[in-house]
Amino acid sequence: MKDASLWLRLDFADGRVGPGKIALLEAIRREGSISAAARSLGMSYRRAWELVAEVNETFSAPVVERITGGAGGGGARLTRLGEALVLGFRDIESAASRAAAQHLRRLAKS
Amino acid sequence: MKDASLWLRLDFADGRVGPGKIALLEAIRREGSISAAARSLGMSYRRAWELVAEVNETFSAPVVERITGGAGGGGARLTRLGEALVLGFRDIESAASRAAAQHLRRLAKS
DNA sequence: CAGGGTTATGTTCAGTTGGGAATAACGTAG
DNA sequence: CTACGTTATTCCCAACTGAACATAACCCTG
Repeated sequence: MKDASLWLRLDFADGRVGPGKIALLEAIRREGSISAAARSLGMSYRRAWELVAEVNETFSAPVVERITGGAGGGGARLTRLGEALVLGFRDIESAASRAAAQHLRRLAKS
Repeated sequence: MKDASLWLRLDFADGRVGPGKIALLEAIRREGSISAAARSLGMSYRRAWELVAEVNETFSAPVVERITGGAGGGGARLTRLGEALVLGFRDIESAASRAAAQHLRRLAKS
């Protein structure tokens, strides 16, 4: 048995957020639009749009702000809450991995 | 936004183990057979059997030992590795939750 | 040597999931 | 007022998932 990695998800009352949605949010922040983010991740625009809709409905305030029409056709960007969510998730992820590391190593020796 | 809970899964080279399979292993340990464990969890025997097969193939040694035929028709029980896997997972889970607790509270205030 | 409860598998079916394509709406730049 | 790239949404379809049902195979007990 090789080494194991940790995969985690946050369960809120109205939805769940895991590495997939977080990666999408990061891609949106980086690319400036849902469609560019989807392309960047090799994901269909439809799928990306659905994920954004889900994560937006998970919280009382929107996580991704969308702009329709305009200069480049529009775009999307993270709200303050969206930034906090991404940072918080990555923090939790690394804290959990650090806390689990020794257990994982011990388990990996079995 | 209410409080959030942590959900985690261990990714090994040849398979993944999350709360579902761990709960099944615990039920098998408690009930003494795959079918009784499945009933106890309201799961189909077919499904439980598949999960056991998966988790067994995830490691080089079996996690669940099966006995076909015999007194009560047979049964199943955890191997030493199975016990270690259950204990290890629960340890990792609580360590991760503990490590993430403050981050979760901070995020929950957003 | 038949009974019984379990392991071990196959088959079928409904529901879900995600992809792909198509189309409308949008609004600023030119 | 046209062009453009994006958001927003619908429809159809393939793949996957798990449930439900149906049998073998197994082997100790009585």
